[in-house]
Amino acid sequence: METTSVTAINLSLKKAIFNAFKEVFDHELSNGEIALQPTRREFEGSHTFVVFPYLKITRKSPEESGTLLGSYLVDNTDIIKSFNVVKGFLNLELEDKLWIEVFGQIAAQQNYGIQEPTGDEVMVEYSSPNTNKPLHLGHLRNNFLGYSVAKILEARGNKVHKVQIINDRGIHICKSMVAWLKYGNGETPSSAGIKGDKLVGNYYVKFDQAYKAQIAELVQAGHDKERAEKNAPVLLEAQQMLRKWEQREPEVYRLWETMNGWVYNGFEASYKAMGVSFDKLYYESDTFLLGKDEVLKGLEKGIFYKKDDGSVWVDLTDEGLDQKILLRSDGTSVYMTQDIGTAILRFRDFPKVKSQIYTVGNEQEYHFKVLFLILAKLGYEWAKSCYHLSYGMVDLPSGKMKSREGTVVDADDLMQEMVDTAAERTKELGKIDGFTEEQAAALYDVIGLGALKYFILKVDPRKRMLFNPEESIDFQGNTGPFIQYTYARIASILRKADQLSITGKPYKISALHPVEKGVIMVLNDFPERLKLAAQEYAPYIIAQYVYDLAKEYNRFYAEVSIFNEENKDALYFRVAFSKVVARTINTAMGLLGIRVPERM
RNA sequence: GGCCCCGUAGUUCAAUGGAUAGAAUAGAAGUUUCCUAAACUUUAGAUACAGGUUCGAUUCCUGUCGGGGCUACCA
Repeated sequence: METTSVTAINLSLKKAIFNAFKEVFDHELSNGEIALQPTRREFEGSHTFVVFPYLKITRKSPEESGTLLGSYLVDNTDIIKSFNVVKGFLNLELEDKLWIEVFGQIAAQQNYGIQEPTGDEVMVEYSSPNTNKPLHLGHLRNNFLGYSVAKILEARGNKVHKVQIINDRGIHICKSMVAWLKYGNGETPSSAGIKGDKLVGNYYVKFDQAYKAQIAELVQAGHDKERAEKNAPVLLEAQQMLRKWEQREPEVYRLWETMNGWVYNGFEASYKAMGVSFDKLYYESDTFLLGKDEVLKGLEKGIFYKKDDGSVWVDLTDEGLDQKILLRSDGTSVYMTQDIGTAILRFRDFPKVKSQIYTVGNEQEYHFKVLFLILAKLGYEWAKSCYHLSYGMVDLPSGKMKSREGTVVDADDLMQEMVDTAAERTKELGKIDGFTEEQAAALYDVIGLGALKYFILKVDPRKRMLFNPEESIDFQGNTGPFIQYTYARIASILRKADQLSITGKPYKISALHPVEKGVIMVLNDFPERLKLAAQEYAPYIIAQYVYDLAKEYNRFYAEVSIFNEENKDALYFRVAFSKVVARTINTAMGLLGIRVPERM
């Protein structure tokens, strides 16, 4: 159940301000005209009302207007203890009993901030790699982002279908197949002792090398470069293999299945390490024919048109875009054709899905704009609700990752490196006394991946971000391990409290410590931030929240000492308080796909 | 050429049109008889440039300069 306490307070405050305007200035404000914001730390109070926009109504100075409103609120409501006015900012301080009530409500909720199912269904697509190369740093951003967005939407009460489209057909896999037949000598992942995706990726590179060498030869023999690029023998072989594949020639088809199988096994291991999962997989080889049918139907209806050479196009110049090809002159399908088929198939599979979210890099913004327009032209109502969750590239200090220059950061290697670093740091700090080997290994995993996930998710997805592999990711400051550490610290307090048989009873507090209030104000913000994050499909809003909470709590921890404190009320309160913070950190980190350890 | 995104402390990131632009990290100075020092406290440091809109602009508009992306019968 979603908490209503914070919303309830906001509502009654707004209502009180509405009444104040009516009584003091004889003016009825319209709905939505009253906006409250959190008071900045350096001022007294928790809620701030900005009076500048209303000066035309009050016809008094900002200070005078604020003071009149503040006095009315204190005198005529029982929720506001005091107020202060700084320039045009009216800061309101709530009654302590309100905070205590809010705290009690939060404490009573198992999953603070998480909403009951609404019955809505959404689909989130992420990952969707090509099957010719292993996963790299960019895919990590994609997977972490997609998985987290799915969790956030789930927390908002949606039933979420996590899916991906696997680009299993096309010229790229044929290239790897050609190279494997030429140079492979029957090598398999187990015989070579490497992951299947890595093995297939190696042959893709070998193909490229052979291709380049042949082009160079042809150019030296006097051909012009363009023709050499089109007529290099290995390329022709790959193209022939694609045709054979489309005709389902058994030998080619079997090799295709085998090599794709290797890749899938490799990917599966990577996904497991990442901690992400999917509910349903779509394969391009299953959807491209449906896409082709739909394009031909659209052609019949006159939505698309055919050029003299037989290729099929859509004209989007009226929408301010270009013309876009949908079927090649030889009748084969392109990327767009497949995506049309996939989208339609998905809505057939899940008719209750309201909206489909595509987690794909921002270099494909144009592609998705076109895709959604085409789907709308084909008459699909749901096209309007499709959303491209676009994210920026991950740059290296040297610039963009380029496979040609060998600057690609491999996903598996990076994750392993993070776990190794976590192990090193933990051992240095001497924190694993009493751990079994398995427990220690599990802890390194949680910390290393937590650091990596948080590092990536704390950045606004729309922006490109920089990753410097040289400086290994920090474990201090605004990082995943800092938040995990806070959780482990709380868990330690609760163990101690358990020993001393101290249970949490939050209602005995008559006045709140300023630091405690700071933590409660952050706690209170959770439902609002979660709502915002769901709207913007932005995990970084949750990341900011949970960091704020951990930071406030650590300050609290440093300032307040309790276990040698005589005051039993404070003791009870501290324990109850810690439980609530722990629960919230757990929930928020879960939304980011990050686990929290009981000890570290 | 056309379209789109981005320029914030040395560095990596924040800031529904609101107060003195926040954090972290790197730098300087401190804090362990105590429930976890992977912590806490103090300190110095930034909105690319020029206009405009208004009570108020990092945010909205225009232009300049810088960085990136898209604009394939590739996927």
